[in-house]
Amino acid sequence: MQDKTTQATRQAQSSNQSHPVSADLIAVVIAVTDGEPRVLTIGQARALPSGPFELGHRSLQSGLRAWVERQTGHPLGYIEQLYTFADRDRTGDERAQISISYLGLTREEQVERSPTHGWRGWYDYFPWEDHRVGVPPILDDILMPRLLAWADEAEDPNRRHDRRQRVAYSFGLDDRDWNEELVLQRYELLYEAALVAEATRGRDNGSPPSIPGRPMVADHRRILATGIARLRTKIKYRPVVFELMPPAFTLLQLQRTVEALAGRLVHKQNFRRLIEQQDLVEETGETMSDTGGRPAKRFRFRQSVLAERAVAGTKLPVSRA
Amino acid sequence: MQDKTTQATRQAQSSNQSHPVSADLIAVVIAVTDGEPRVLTIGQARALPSGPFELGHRSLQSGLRAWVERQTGHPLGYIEQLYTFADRDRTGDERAQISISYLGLTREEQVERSPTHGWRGWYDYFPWEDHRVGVPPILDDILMPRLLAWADEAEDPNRRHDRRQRVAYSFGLDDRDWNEELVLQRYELLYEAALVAEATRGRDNGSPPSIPGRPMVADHRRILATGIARLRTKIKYRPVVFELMPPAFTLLQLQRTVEALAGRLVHKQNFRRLIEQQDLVEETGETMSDTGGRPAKRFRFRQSVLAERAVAGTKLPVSRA
DNA sequence: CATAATTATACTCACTTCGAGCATAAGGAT
DNA sequence: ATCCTTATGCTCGAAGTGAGTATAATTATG
Repeated sequence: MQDKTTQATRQAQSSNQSHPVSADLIAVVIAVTDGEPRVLTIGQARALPSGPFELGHRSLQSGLRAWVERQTGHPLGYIEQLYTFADRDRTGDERAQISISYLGLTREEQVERSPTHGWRGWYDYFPWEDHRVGVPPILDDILMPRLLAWADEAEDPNRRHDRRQRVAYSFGLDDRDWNEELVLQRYELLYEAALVAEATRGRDNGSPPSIPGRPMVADHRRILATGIARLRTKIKYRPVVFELMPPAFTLLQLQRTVEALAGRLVHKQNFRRLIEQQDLVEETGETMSDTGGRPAKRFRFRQSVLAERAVAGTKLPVSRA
Repeated sequence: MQDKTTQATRQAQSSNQSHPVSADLIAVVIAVTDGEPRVLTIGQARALPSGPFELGHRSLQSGLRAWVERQTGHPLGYIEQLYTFADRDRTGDERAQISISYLGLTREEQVERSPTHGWRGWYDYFPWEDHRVGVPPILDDILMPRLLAWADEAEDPNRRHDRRQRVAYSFGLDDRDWNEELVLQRYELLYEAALVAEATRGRDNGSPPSIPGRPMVADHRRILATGIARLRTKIKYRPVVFELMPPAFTLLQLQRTVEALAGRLVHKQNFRRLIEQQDLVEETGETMSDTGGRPAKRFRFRQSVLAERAVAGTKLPVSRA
């Protein structure tokens, strides 16, 4: 018995006997420019920056930074881990593939252009996610009818009910509100219903009816959906928006950034109240008078809040209008 | 240029050229028995169940389930990913080591005993985290003085201030409230201050002054801290507590479970109000009359809530008393 | 130069949420 | 019968939050 426990302990500590796998690092890097959230891409905007984790890398994070810099020239600031998953159905070799994805946030100014990589508005990939100017027509005209048809396709009545319920929940049907955080759930439903190009790839279904939303390589669009969902959730309880802002900004610029991310509008006065009463920002003293109208005070993020307390984010005072 | 993009795309799709790594799966499996949160351990309660990810595993999750079942005989129910990290300073071979950790929740009844594995109260590992019967004496008597001493040790005054601030924030000094979610931050501070056994392991500092909290192998205690933190956060916005409950329970039993996890007491009447107004449970019709007092109605979790809507969890109506 | 248009900013109001506490109900123990 | 203990119902006040009104300070326009 003593043998057994020590063996278990050793096994828990290191596992050199295990089969080798290869590990890929994948980055979802976000910036907001001109009121549009954008994602850093390579390969004709069809892939996320990524590369294998190598022995030379000091850590997963530094490996990721290295790859993104090598492929796009972009240094990364804030990054956080998204999700790790294993793929078996990749290439035929006898090695499992593990992918570790990260979310990175960077500032507007650092955006630049290039032929090999570039920034792409994330609503190009998820046109049904932008509700800032109302419900996108794509939803009512194309997606909802097809989703409901797909739900009704199921033989089993329980299954049919389950599908309808999931569609209703994810897309805010009936009396339910649209929940901007359910980006991944929506993408997966569309995938399941074969309403995104990635779902029919490899099968010979002929070309499926033209489907909105730019597809990506492998499961990169799913990873992007995961990143967007995480960001939309996180801005509500952590002050991460500021990673995307220039050093000084007006409250409206901040609001527009939040709206771009959330894909919905917020109530202006309440938004200001929220930001101010949480002491997230301080005035720089300057004002901005660009867009015609009363000049706005400029603010900067109070870096000290990060250390001071359990900071909340931007609670998104939603506007139903 | 066309070459460059295709190359980048190919690279993003698969990376067979990458150095092989080995991947370990590590499980933090939690149950609550007799009002105590417990974690499933192996190796004399010094290690978490874990094992290498192998080719035979259909997915990371199924690999994890297989290992936990093999090492402890325990089937897993609910599991979710915690974090992935890379270790270089393990054994000397030229292969990087990646660890993927998971949080698993299981029911009380499935708990059993064995010599090779077992359930251990998680406060054995983190005695400073249990505030149900007031602030643990260990904190005021031992940890806080040492932490503050450690903060003052720093040469650089900025560094000193930073350390003090982190201690104050993580441990709720001054006017700040104790935040039960900061389990990981607290453990890491204690580690940094060399107040946990793991921090001095391998160095020949002689034996450090006796330190509260049972240590674990490698970084398993840190992983456990991550799991506890995740769970304490998650019960507030998702109805995951029910994964830990028997099929039928009284509201007090539910409350005790939440309290066990959170490490703090909640206001009874408000707790009931919260659970009931969210329609999380429904009466079974039976009552329980065991602990002396008016018999309590028994409830069961309404499984349908999971599908119905964006369910909130247990908002923890804290009691300051 | 007066007026309109536009954005900034201050305040009010109704309603909900939430921490606390009081009060009553329904069992068992003595 | 009385007390102790837990269950359960209800109220109150403070704080938070969605919405809307009102005023201020600019630029654009006629």
